[in-house]
Amino acid sequence: MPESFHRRVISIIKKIPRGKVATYGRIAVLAGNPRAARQVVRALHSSSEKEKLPWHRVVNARGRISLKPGSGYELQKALLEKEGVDFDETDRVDLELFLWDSGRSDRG
DNA sequence: AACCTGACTTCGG
DNA sequence: TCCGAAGCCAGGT
Repeated sequence: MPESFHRRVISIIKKIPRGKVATYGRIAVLAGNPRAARQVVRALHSSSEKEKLPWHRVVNARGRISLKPGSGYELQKALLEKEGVDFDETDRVDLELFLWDSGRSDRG
């Protein structure tokens, strides 16, 4: 039997390389449920701290941080910038540049 | 079980 | 691009 969706999400997020980001929807797809973007959020709340997940590398489909200012927004942005992820003048990330291309090797 | 909520996504204007 | 509405699934009350 396959692992639970939740476990899949945890495993996938832990694989996001430094300096890259992934979207909730992307993670949901990789975990096997394209409609479960919201469940990805639950997984984060459930294990972001205990599993030491790179939660800050997860942004929404528009390449923006979904957290609210004062509620983790600035923290996430700061963590990403420290990894080399650049933000737009409107605090957006260029997904064509920083979206985690799962399946692609670092060589090439 | 019903209702509400959530770090979402897609569609139409 | 921004806004509002609908769709989606699961957990807490």
